[in-house]
Amino acid sequence: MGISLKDVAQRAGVSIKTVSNVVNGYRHVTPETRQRVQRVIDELGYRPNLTARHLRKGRTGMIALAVPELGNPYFAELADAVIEHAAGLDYIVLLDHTGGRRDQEVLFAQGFRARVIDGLILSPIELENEDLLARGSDAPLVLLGERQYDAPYDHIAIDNVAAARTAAAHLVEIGRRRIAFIGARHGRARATAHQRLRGWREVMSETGRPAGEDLVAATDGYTREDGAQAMARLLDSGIRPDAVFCYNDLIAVGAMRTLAERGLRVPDDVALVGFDDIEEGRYAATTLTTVAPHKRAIARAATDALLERLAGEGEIAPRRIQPGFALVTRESTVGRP
Amino acid sequence: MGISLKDVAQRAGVSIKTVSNVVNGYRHVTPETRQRVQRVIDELGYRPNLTARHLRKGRTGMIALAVPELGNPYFAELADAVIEHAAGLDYIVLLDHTGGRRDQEVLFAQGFRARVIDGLILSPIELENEDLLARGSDAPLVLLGERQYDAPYDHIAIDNVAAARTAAAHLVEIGRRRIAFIGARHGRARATAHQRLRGWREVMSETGRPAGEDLVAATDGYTREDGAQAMARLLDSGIRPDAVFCYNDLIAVGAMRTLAERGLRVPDDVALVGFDDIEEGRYAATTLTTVAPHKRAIARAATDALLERLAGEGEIAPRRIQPGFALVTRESTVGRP
DNA sequence: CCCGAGTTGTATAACGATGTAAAATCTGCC
DNA sequence: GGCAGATTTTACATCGTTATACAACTCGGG
Repeated sequence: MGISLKDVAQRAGVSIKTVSNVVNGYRHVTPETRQRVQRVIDELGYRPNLTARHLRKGRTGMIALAVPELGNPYFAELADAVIEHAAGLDYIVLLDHTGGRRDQEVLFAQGFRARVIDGLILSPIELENEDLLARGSDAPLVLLGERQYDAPYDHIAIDNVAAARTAAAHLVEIGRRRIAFIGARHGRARATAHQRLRGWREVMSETGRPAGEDLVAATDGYTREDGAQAMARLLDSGIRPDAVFCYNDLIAVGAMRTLAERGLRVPDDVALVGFDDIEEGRYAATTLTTVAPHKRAIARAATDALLERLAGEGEIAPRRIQPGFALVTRESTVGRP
Repeated sequence: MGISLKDVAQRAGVSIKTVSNVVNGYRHVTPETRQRVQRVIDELGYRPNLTARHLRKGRTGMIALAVPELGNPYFAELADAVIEHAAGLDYIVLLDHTGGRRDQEVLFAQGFRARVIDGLILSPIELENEDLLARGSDAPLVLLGERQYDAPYDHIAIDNVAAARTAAAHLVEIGRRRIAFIGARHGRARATAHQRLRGWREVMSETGRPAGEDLVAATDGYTREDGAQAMARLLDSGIRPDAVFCYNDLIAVGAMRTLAERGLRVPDDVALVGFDDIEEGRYAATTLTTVAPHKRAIARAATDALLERLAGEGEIAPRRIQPGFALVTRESTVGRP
């Protein structure tokens, strides 16, 4: 098939290893030898066979990034950032999606593709702590996102309670009183949404706002459709919130759509805050106020943490890294200037 | 590191090759031998080392999909579909983005990662015909998307002229007279946008609508931002179209945003048609009429064409495959029911 | 002129799998 | 029992690379 070290070696009249040395920039090679070999390399257009290199080295130079959905712009944008950053460090990123289903997440954590990748960045939704503890694979794993686990793995996530508090506080600040929450998750104490819900609850109670269960809408997933349906249910049940804090921007977009259908104005009748700062929110007919996690910082932290573990011989204690976030106020809360 | 055939062979008291035979389902193995080996495999949790297998076989079992931007939902959704379909055929998909820059596209076409992947599905934007003809790599290549080339590669694309005609005809049908086009591309006869522009021109002239250059807005890229700016330029130049056909949904979303800012109503003042049928358009405050290419069919056709070439010994003549499309009418042209 | 230290280059053995060809074993039948 | 013919199993080479260990060469100093 391709041109191998052997071909180059033969043509240049040196041993295979010498060519390898030139390719790898090994020090002890005479300038003339190096030049001669290099010329042949260029002539033949030699390119190292990564498969063979990886077999020999026991590393593949690939890491996987498994997110719930690529269709969710937040993850697409995050993936972009990870790919970019990893490429700069000579790592290839294999992108995968779990559909947010536990069985898929377990599969990845267990080491699906273990022999193809050196390590994994996983953004779980349904994964349980026990799944992590029962992990068979010993490939480095970095967890991404809001869920909390008691397992010895690096974990990158912004402070979700604080972020949710910021969002809720903003709604209080602009004078809203009946503030709903969309995107809760039934019966999962560790679930992603839990912390954002907690931040909301704290602010509600601190500022004397109602925080009853009737103001909390659970969803199956985190899509626009889920948001639209939840908003509709909320309104149908007779609750008339004057603001909604949504688990993420997609849900907020869905909620906004339902409000438009019902003839309710944003923010005049109902103010909206989302989470993620996806580009879509910046171009909605009513632009979306949102909590913006520092995606680039998250991507960098996750990649660096993983590669550090790949490189590091000694054991490193599992770390918890909290990148920053910022509240971006737009029309869905403060109206058009 | 891991468990190899050798370990299993030793433990089971057979040769390495026999274990390999069991793993690969080779026929001539005694049921008892097979069972004994299988038990040891399960016991030790053996999993084949794909890197080694690939080295030996000369194939990696991976294909790459290179799209302009993962942040563009159309490509994210398409990628989802390709990954899904390829997984069913035991192929792993490596996702990449070119940024729509010619140098990047050339890099991929030339065989960047050639030794890592068996074949490539490329969705080019700026790539020129000469780049393809000068291609060094001999790895199978399938082209995706609207650009047309005279090069011997499979090409998957819907009939863009026909699709554009459908969209334009729809705007005519609802009685619009000054129909603008946003998303043209300066000075590139082969450019992606060219065919959609042509379809628009044809319908305009056939129905006696103006089709002057003042109604055509060029953009640098295909983002929401590009759409917003182009719409603003159009309005600022004194043109007051009563409809706009946008190169894609993202541009349409941007245009819609500008219209909202200027206090113009959709579709009453200006009707809008996009292209791609991204989910975002279904949840905009005013839902977006759009041309919906059959993404799943495209993904399947591209993957199948590539894998067929990978499997096929004999030469196959380059094919041009045209998946279907459909016009989806929503509020941005027909208003709310 | 020889010796040790340092530099440069090579032969060979892995990495973990599969393909080939030959060896070992099992049939059935005379 | 022995032999042809089929079946089952094995030993060994191989894919393209890097690591190891050693051979060859250079150089300065005694």
